Amino acid sequence: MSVSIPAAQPLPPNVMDAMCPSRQVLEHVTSRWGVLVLAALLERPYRFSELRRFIGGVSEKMLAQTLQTLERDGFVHRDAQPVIPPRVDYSLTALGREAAEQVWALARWTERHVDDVRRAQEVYDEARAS
Amino acid sequence: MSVSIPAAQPLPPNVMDAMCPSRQVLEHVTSRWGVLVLAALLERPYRFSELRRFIGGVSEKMLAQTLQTLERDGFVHRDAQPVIPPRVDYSLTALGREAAEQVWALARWTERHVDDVRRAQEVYDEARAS
DNA sequence: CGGAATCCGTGATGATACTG
DNA sequence: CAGTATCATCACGGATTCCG
Repeated sequence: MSVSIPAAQPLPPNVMDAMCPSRQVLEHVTSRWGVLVLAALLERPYRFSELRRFIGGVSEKMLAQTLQTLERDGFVHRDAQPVIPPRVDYSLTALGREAAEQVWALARWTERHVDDVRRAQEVYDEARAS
Repeated sequence: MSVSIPAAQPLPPNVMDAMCPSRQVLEHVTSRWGVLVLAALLERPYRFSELRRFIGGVSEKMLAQTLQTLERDGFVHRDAQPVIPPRVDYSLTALGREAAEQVWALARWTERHVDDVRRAQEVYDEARAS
């Protein structure tokens, strides 16, 4: 005799994701590797392995996944040349360039103020070293 | 006889985190709830539960955690009044306001272009529905 | 070279219950 | 009201292997 289990509705983990599609896009461009990919491509087009070396510390899987997401969103153009060995170039679309500039502006802002933040953190931490 | 295993160095999960402190700050302000908290506080100060209702879908734990992180970074000011029942108001610092404006600019950009992205995604998905 | 597929650990996230 | 503590989960990210 099996017990009838109501099976909690899988549904979206939280409501915002469904309500706010721009949230996903925001998470794509501000994702761990998304920021760095966009920043790199803002400079010039890159090949896959070139990008991997440039960014440093990213696994093949995550780089491929990040690039696919950004390509699907229409931010990155993928140019796969049918040669051997394979050669694939990635570059920004017009839309991607706009996004990259926004993200890059935010990234530069944080870089400029990282010292302010560090000091604030020290004050905060010391105040509760009680 | 046990085999001597070199034991892969635990070390930092990836190099960028250690190399680039601004990455952490960037992740704080662009985190799932960080963006929404900063956006809300850009409008006006909020109390805890008020903020929770306004944002919607955020657990107490995550909201508290997000606010603490942002406070530690010097973006958010926490004003706890010693009354009963407790009343705590959150507002932006000068630094936080700058950060919030940057983040909000990025958020607005994605909102404006979310339709472009949606169309790009449809094209992408259809092209490989092979 | 540029991936795709698989397995797997763990840290982030959320639900619940409790506290001052 | 404004949290903290505890526990369960699950998606993110890494390592490895295989393919065209």
